[in-house]
Order: sequence, then C-alpha cells, then structure tokens
Amino acid sequence: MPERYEPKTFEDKWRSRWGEAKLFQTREVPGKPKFYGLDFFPYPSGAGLSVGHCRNYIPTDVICRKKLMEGFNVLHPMGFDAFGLPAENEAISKKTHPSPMVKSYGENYKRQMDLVGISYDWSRSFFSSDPEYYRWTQWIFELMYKKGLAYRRLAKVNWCPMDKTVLADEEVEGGNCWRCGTAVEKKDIPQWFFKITAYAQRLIDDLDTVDWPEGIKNMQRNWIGRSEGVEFDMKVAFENRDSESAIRELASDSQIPTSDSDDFVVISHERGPHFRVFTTRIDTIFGMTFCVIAPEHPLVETILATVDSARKAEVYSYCSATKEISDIDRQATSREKSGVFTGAYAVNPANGKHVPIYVADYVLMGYGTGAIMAVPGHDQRDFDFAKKFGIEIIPVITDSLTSPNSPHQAFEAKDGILINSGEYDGLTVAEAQKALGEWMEGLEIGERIVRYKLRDWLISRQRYWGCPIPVVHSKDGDQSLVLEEDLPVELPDVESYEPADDGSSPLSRIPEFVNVTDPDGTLGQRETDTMGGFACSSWYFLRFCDPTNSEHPWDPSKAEYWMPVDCYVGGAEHAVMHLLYARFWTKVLFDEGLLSVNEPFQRLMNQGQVLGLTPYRKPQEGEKLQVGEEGLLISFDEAAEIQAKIKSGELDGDSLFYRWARMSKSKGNVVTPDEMVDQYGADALRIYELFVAPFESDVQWSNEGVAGATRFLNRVFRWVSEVQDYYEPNWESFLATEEIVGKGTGIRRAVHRATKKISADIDRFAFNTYVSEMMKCLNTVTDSLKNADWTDRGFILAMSEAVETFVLLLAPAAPFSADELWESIGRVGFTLNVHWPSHSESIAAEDTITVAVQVNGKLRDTITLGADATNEEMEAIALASEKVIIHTSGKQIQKVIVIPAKLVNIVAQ
RNA sequence: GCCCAGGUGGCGAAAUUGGUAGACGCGCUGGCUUCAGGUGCCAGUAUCCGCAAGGAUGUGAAGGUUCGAGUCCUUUCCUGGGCACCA
Repeated sequence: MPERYEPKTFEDKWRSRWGEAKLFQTREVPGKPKFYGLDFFPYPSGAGLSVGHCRNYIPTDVICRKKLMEGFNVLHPMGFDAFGLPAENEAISKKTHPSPMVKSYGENYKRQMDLVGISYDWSRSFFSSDPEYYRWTQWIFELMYKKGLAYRRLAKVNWCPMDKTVLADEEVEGGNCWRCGTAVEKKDIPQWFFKITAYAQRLIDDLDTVDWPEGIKNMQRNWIGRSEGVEFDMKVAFENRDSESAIRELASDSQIPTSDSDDFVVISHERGPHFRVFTTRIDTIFGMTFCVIAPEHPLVETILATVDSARKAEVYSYCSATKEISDIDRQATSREKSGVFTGAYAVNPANGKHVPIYVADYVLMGYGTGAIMAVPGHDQRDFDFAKKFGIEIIPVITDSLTSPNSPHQAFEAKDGILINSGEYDGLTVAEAQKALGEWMEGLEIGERIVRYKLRDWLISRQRYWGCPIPVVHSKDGDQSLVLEEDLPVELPDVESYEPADDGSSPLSRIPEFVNVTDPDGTLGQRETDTMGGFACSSWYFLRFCDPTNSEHPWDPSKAEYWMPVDCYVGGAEHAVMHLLYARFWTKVLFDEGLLSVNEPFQRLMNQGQVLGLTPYRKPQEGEKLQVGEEGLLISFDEAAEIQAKIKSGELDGDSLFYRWARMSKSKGNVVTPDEMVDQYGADALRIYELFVAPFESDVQWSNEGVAGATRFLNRVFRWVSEVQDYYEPNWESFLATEEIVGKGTGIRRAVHRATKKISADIDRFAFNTYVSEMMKCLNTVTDSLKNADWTDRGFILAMSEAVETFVLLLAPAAPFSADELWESIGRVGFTLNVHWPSHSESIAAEDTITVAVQVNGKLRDTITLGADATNEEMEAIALASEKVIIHTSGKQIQKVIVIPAKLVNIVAQ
C-alpha cells in the first residue's frame, strides 16, 4: 500500500474492473426507489471536453453515486445531440461528412468521460442522428401534425445569411444569430412551425410546480410574456367633409352615419373605418391625447385614401422609409422618436374626445394590434413622442408622493388615484381597470384579454444535417404525412450537402430523395427542410427510459417508472430554448396519454462556468476589431513575446491585457481533463472541481488548486497506510458492545459528524462544503495519530471505523481512490455496492459546549461547559467571568439573555 | 427602463432557525527535514494600536428593528446575467 496518492498506479485498473463488472449498468430492482439523474444532452464538438464540461458532469456523478449507495435504482445516461448546425458547420470547414465526424467526436467524449470516472450507463447511449432515434422524432412530429400543433405557413422569418438558414425567435440574440453572431435578415418563406403558443398559459402555470432556479423560471415567464389588458375599438374621424365621399367609395356599405360632432364626420365602427388597440393601462384612457399606428398597419391605406396629396406623400414616404431600417435599429430604445400625423382622428370611447392618429415606428405591427392609445402622462415612450410633436400631456393618475405634472418624464405608477377621469375620479388604478373593462364589455366595444409575447416555434431549417420532416407535398398543393410504417424518412447519404444562398434546402437538390410515389400512386415531392436541432433534444430524456425499443418511442410503463428526471444539470444558457421546448413536448405527450408526467424535469440545477485566462492584444493601426471587443485575441506564445517586449521597453504596458473568458477552442484558453488527469489524476481533478467554489458560481481556472486537491488525497493515503497494520475489520460488531473512552471518542465524533454533514451537503448541492468537511475530518483523525497508542483497543476500533467510513464518504467524489483504499484495507468489491454510511446523533454530539459570553452584544469571553449545562449554570458561570466583571464594573446589569448551549449576553448600563 | 443573481481577508470561500464572522483550501511568512526542491511536516496569517496581555475596527454604503444583524426592513451604490419602443 503506497503512502502517497499515485493515481497512475491504479486508475486504469479500476476503470477496466468497473467496465468488466458492468458496474454502471442501470438496475431496475423491484421495491427500490428510483432516481433519474441527467446532464444536458451535449453536442460532441471536435474540441473535446474541457474542465468546464466536467463542472457539469462531476457533481451529477456525485449525486448519482451517492443515490446508488443509498439503495436507489439509478438511471444516469448520456448520449449525443449530434444533429444540427454546429456539427454541420464543423464538418464543412473540415471538408468531411458530419455523420462519421460526430461519431468519432462522440467516441472521444465518451473516452474523456470514462477518464474522469463518470458513472454513465453507456448501454443506453445513442446519437440523435441515429435513424433508430430520429425515426421517433419524426413520429412525434406526425403526432403534433395530427393534433394541429405542427403547421406550415408563409412567414416573415429570421434568416441568417452566414448559416444560410432560418432561425427560431429564441435563436436570435439582440438581432444576431446565436451561433455565428451575424445580423439576421427578414425573409418571406413558407416554414414549419410548432404551435407552442397554444401551451403558453400552461407553460407559465406549471413553473410553480417544479424545483428550478428562480432566475430560470423568471426568464421563461418573461419570454412567454403574459400581459393582461383591454382590447377595444376606436372610431376614426376625419378632418373635413371632402373625405366623406372618399370613404363612401371605400366602404362596401354606402350608408354613412350622421355626424355626432360639428367639426367631424364620424364613421360608425360597425360600418366604416375603425381600429382596435390593446392596452394594459385602460385606467389611463382619459389621459389619451393621441393614437399611434404602426407603419405597416392596414388602416394607413384607408386613411391615405381620404387625405390631401401633400399629406399622403408625407405619410407614404415615412412608411416606406421605415421599411429600410433594420429591426435591430428600429427597436433600439435610444433612438429618438419619429412619426407623422395621418390627418385622421380617433374617438376616445370614454369621453368622446377626438385625438390625432400618428404613424410611428415605435409601434410594432407584430405585437398586440399594431395600434396603441397614447397616454404621454403615464408612458415614457408616449411622453417622449408628445414632447417632440408638441402634443398635450394630461395627468390622470396621482400619487401623494409624486408630482403628476413632472415635466421631464412620464409617471408610470401602477398604484395611485385617478384624476381628470370624469366619473372614475377617486378610484384606484386597480379599481378603475376593473370598472372600465366591465364598462367596455357591457357596451361591446372592447374586452379584457390576455396576450403573450411568445410566438410559435419555427422548426424548419434549410440545412442538410438534421432530422427530415416526414411530409410529402402532392402536385395539387396538398401535403400529407409519410405513413408511420415507412418511418424513418432517412437522411440520404450524399457527398455534397452545403447550404444554398437562395434559401433552398440541400435536400432539394437530390431527386432520388425528393421524388416519391404516394401510396395511391400519385407523384409527390418530399419536404426538403429538416428540423432544427432543438426538436431532437426535446424528448431524448424519454428515450433513455427505454432506448432500444423498436416498436414504440418508449414503453409507457418504463417512462412512468423513471420520469420525471429527478435532477437535471446543465448550463443556464438554455433557459428559453431547450428547457422551454422540452416542457412543451412533454405536455403534448402527456395530453396524448403517452406520459404520466406533465413536467419533464422536477429539479433543475445550473452549474457555474469555468473561465480560462485569455490574452488579448491592443490593435495596431489599421487593424480592425470585432464588434464588442476591446482587443484582439492572441495565443499565449504571442502574449509571451509581447510581454518580453514590454519588459525591454519596446512596447508599452497597455498593449497587452488578459481577461477571463468562457473556455473555447477559438480563444485558445481550453484546459482539458486529459492534461489534468495526466498531471494530477482524475480524483484530484474531481475533488478540485467540487471544492473550488459553490456549484452555481463561475470559477477562474487555476492549476494550483488542483495541486491542493492532490495534497489532500496524499494525506488520505498516508493516513490509511498508517492505520492499515492495526486495522480491525470487525470494528462494527466490537463497537456495538464495547464502550469507547479516551481518544477514540473524539475520532468517532468527527466521523459521525462528517457523515451527517456530508449526507446533507450532497443533497443540497453543496459540494464545496462536502469536500471541506472531508478535509476537516481528516485533520481531526490525523491529529489524533500523533502520539498514537496502538495498544489502546478503543482507539484502534475508532480508527478502523474512521478509515472505513471515510473511504465510503470519499467514494462519490474520488471513486478511483476510494476503491483502491477499500481494497487496501482488505475489502472486496466496489465502494459503489456498499451501503452509504449512517451516523448516530449521540456519537456525533459534543460532550462539551463552548459558550460565548457577551457584554452588551460584544464578545468578552468564551467558557467551556459540559454539554448538559443548564441555563442557570451558564448564566452563573458567565457572570463570574473575570472579563465580564471588568466590563460591567460601574454598570448596572439590566438583564441576562441565555441561548441554550450557545451564548450568554449580559446587558449592562 | 424592467426582471433575476451577487458584493465577506492577498485569493477561492464558510457561516441549517438572527446568537463566538472568516471554517476549509490557495497564497504568503518563519521554522524543521533534505545534497537539493515546484516534497513532507510544524507554527503564524482580517485590519489598526501594542513587546505582550489586551483594546478598537470590521461582511459595498447610509439608516432602521433587536439584548444581539453578514443574515430581517428601508434607501442607495457597484458587478454579473437575462429581457427590452411588447403598448
């Protein structure tokens, strides 16, 4: 038995023994509780795993290993999200085919995961690009189609000119493609959508039933964007009677109602022009001093037909100018408001007032009705617009603390009292919203409704490397599903699969794929778009329950047993993509009776990122920077050169700087588990990753810390080897009858305390304190090794218990070392098959307590008492303390507060 | 602008319900072991004053509640993340 941690002498041995024993194979032993621990489905990149990935996989592994030891049936699978853009782009750049490429990358991932000792059941693994898997992705698509939840329509969609495909709304970040950062364009193409909007409310409501980080839940709520408000009709009025004839021509019904005002011709809203607006602040309706419609709003055409040619030209040029501005620019909040008066007026239904209708690009056609009532007194955007165009600002909500007439900004208070609002004066905002909503509903000019920002999920991609959409288009324009028995529609194996600039799919260039004969003999053409990668990852966790089923996507009884995922671990970057889609699919499958759960992931945890040190160089003259960058990424070699030049005075110190950045191959800051395992060992890497910071915090990687973990493991090995010769394997039965006195009690106390603390820490994802408790426990037991009396029987028994328990507590974090140590004390088999240690409260309890003694809340003394000391004893001894007497001299003791076993506070004045 | 998550030594951090702030580790300092050390062991390490005993200060800032606040309340500043002319 070595006195040091020498991982190279035993890691390979245990890796192969675990494999031979099929140690990680999922067991479904009847009568045991189940635990499903899952990591996010990774895309196997050519760069391989970094220590950042390990920060995801190691904690999940710790949890799963502990659950196994606690007697659970554990499902801990891993597979690969192989379809999709990143794989295809990587294959194109390497001039290879994605299929063999992702397989070899997946193999490399598996090798690295095994290297680190992650306990995955590889017998359940698959790639999302396997036909046996995507067959069922297509099957679920067909289910969606039959339920009316998958449909195709012409839509203005986000087009990435670099990746040459459309993107879902969730894949656009600040107007740019989430993968390549290119500005997206708008394009009109017929596209496939999933009707996720039908589930908007349930996707919000059921967030209350899952144990997820509050931040992720909020991001989903914001993304779905529920808002409650009132949608109502407004009549349009025109400036002069000349317009009336124009309207008469426009209206299908020539009967023009009479005017209800001397100055205006008013068209009834049933017959003539009218428009609807949506507002969340119906309570401010008396403050409406204008209306705004989006430049794309159909009402613009109607109004233009009625106005003089000069105004017509002005409005028309504004609307066409808007089309030239990109969405990103148009939606920049910093932009100054622009717009133009249309010549028409809207009639406020609440007070009959006529307010001008403007066209302005700050109102978007894509949300609500594309038209708003503008209340500059209580909406900052309307306020800015009113200021610029000199429109009246009427305050209608007041708050005793804030001036409603503030000239610099709108008063957007959500609570307050109504003023200037006729019969509604004096009501609160909430009361007025209810009253006005009911009033409008009574008159049938409006109704209270709920709106969502969420839009349907666009899944078509004009790319090769994805799951084919199992649809055939017939010549007459009909579309039909591929028969279930003909699934999967296999992706053809072709050499050339590059995307096309015109938005056509590469599959459309393959006649053998496109042209098919329908069962009824007619000629049809296959759909050539493929599904975006997120479709494939929306159900993989279900397939893991029954991965080799060739008759069904899964056996419902198996899904019922394993689902939901008890603990799902991955990065926060998927908050509104994968995590929303997977919830949606789960709900659809639940509604179909295929699942017994409504939510797929009961508990979600987001690990922090691992950041690598990244050198940058300030640009020299003529060099261009990427958008948002302050310097140019350089290699560490280049950084070293520049540093030498700075030292010699050739360059100034500002020309180089370092930054912590997410590890990526392109940044050259990746630290791989391979190099860490080689240098320090897998267990040292695991211990360090667990210990370095709280699970959810980002960490700045340093190799020095790994060396610290090695030191800890060294000390563990030295301790066990020292105890080894005296180790009593039957300590448990002896301890049951023999009473331990002296040094042994302290050892036992430390071990039982550690067992208690560690069991709780792992459950609450506090892996850093798990490791620190191991270190503390080790410090205690090795301290008692000094002047050890190996003739003391109690000491030997306690030490034997300590070694064995410690090794088991260590097992989830450092499984290689644990099994090696286990063997070295003569035990047979694997720690994973041994039951997790339990603790005794009475042994863990201290026999003395340290009482803090305060005078007026300041610590003045600490005293040690027997654990059974009463409050009265604590008080008496505290009052007798010399330091207390000094600090209370000349003062009157007002009262004494005693917290049992903790503290005495003497209040003196 | 809105919504989250955070601010604790030189550094990573700890502190179940309000009850001895800084556990555990890294780094650093001194000592021992060593031909040597990127080894191991021992001691020290929040700040300020002091030889020491001891004292004062101290969890971003300012108030408040309390016998007692890192923890609860109010205001505010800063950092990171997300959303954003969404009516």
